[in-house]
Amino acid sequence: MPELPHVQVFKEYADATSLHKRIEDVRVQDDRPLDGVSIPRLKKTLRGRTLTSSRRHGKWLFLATDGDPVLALHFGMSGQLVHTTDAKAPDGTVFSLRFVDGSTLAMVMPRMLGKVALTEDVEAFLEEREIGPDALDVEEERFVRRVRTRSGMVKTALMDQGVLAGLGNEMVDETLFMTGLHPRTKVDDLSDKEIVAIRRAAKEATERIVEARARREGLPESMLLRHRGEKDAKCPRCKVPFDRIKVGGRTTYVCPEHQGAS
DNA sequence: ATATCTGTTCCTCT
DNA sequence: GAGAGGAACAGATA
Repeated sequence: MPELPHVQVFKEYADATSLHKRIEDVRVQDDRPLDGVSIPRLKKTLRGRTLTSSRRHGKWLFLATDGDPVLALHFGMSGQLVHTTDAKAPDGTVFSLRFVDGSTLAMVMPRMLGKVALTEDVEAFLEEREIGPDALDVEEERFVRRVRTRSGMVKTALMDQGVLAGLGNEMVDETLFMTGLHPRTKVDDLSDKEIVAIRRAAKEATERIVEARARREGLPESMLLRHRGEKDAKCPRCKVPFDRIKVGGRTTYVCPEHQGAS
């Protein structure tokens, strides 16, 4: 799941379940996602600390404690946070934090494609990794300017985390569906007005997804995402089957009726 | 057994 | 150099 809205849900989940709790024990079940941090250092950094705040930027979630380095999490293709009232960690857990109240927060990521890192400086971290401004936290004019740093297909530009952070395959399909634009449209062929509409659509889609707590069944019928993955998915607006094409190497849903031609 | 999948990075070709 | 496509990473699921 993890695109911007999902990570936003994880952030709110972490805040609700784990903020202001002292970490009694840290366990690392699988060290493959650890990026530039050893198991001992991760444990030393977190044990005895209290989670004080969280911040999302794009698809990254940063968890700060009352100690020094900040924990940086990327959920890859399959990651999520799971809080339990006992000490058991689910299958596919990367690491888990046991709090003094006996509850556990686990990063569960079966496919292990995400990242666990530490950083002293979140801004520097984002810069090093060439992560652009958060897609929802950037003002209109800059959003347009960022998209215009690319001249190829609009879907590729929007999925590029260096252009804008947070939009992935599904979010981009949803925003282009909402704005009636074909994913293969060249950025140079878009008006500023159309790019602004994409920004508004991304905000709206995110709100709906967060409201649904990232559950597909909780989404309005009118959204593409509600139908994505169904066998004979039809455009809820035009009632015609979606085209499934490849754009930027990713499966892309397009309504042949209202999303024009490329 | 084969194909697909919400992300990212690296490689090749144009 | 920029853009596009493919492969690889890993594991679950159809």
